[in-house]
Amino acid sequence: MGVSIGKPRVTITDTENREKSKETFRDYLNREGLRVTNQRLAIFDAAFRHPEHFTAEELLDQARAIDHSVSRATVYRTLPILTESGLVKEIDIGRDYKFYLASKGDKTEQAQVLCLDCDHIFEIDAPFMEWYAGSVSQKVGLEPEAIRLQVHSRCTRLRRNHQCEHYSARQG
Amino acid sequence: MGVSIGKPRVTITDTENREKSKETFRDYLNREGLRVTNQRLAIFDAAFRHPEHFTAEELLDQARAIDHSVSRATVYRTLPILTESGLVKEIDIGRDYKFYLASKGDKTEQAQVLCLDCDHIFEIDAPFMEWYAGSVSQKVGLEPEAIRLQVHSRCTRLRRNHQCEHYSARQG
DNA sequence: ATAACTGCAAACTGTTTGCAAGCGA
DNA sequence: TCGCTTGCAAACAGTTTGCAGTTAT
Repeated sequence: MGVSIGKPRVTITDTENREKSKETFRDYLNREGLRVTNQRLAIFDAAFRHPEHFTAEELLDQARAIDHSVSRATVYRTLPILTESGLVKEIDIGRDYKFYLASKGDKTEQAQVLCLDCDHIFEIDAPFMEWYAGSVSQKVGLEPEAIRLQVHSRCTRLRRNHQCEHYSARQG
Repeated sequence: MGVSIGKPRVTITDTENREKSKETFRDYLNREGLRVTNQRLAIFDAAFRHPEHFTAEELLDQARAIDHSVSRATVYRTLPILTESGLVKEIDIGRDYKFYLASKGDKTEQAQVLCLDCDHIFEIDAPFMEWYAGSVSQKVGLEPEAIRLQVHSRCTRLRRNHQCEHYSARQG
């Protein structure tokens, strides 16, 4: 897999993934009778160049850097297409805005660990979650369809050293 | 425990719980130098008379039935007091409004199973969750502080019979 | 050609806040 | 009395939507 937890590597597989995903995107648009527009492609590219989680507003900025004509409305109208095609994952961590993440072709369910100190979101493979959700659902006679496990945490390193790589990154 | 999963019973313990909790509320207000007002008490009562999850708007309605003078602003200003005192649990399931639930003195962590068909929220004891969150957090060197496990599910009964008790209840 | 798509700005929704009046300690 | 609390209405933030013009197919 192109990405390990400790040190996200930008390898050739990220570019490959982007190209393959763009093809998927085109196919999806055609299949749904939707048009392939410059704006949609710019938004797609912006999303897949983001190595981490991004907000709608950040996506707008990046997309505009690619195609100046992209508007906020189009970003908001395109995001559902991207999520429904499975290319982008929508992540709601209980803030008043949502986060998004370009899919890296993850097979397993993932949990989010949210650092309350540096605001970083870690995506963690959590294969066990699926089984657990099933067993918990069964208790009330339901069939699981989507799972969401989020752990809000504190960064011990940051508290001790008043610094950690993600915190520093955010502050610029 | 006063409540089991399959059939929530309204027993004497619910009333007892409310009275005990109201004392806790008064104590909390005093300790924090906050005033015991009619509006705050009405909002407290409204919350603890709700047997299930409720929204801020529903709480406002119920509180107004007790004290007509309660305003929306006061409800929104009182909810943080109730959650910070631990008497009411705030639940964010990714809708554009939050849910709240009067605490029944639950000790263990609870997961939510959300029925996408009838909109019902089941609270399920999930003692295992805590351990799991810890192990997942540790992977990235963080210390868990709060956990959130939500399973979005489909009601098999409803799909088969086009009916289930919670769905019927919602439709009135 | 024509229906899908776009940008703009206004609308929307749940929640928060500034202010002057009210009221608990 | 004092200042915490209140109701009101306006503000707020992220997102959605109506519309008239644009563009992919």
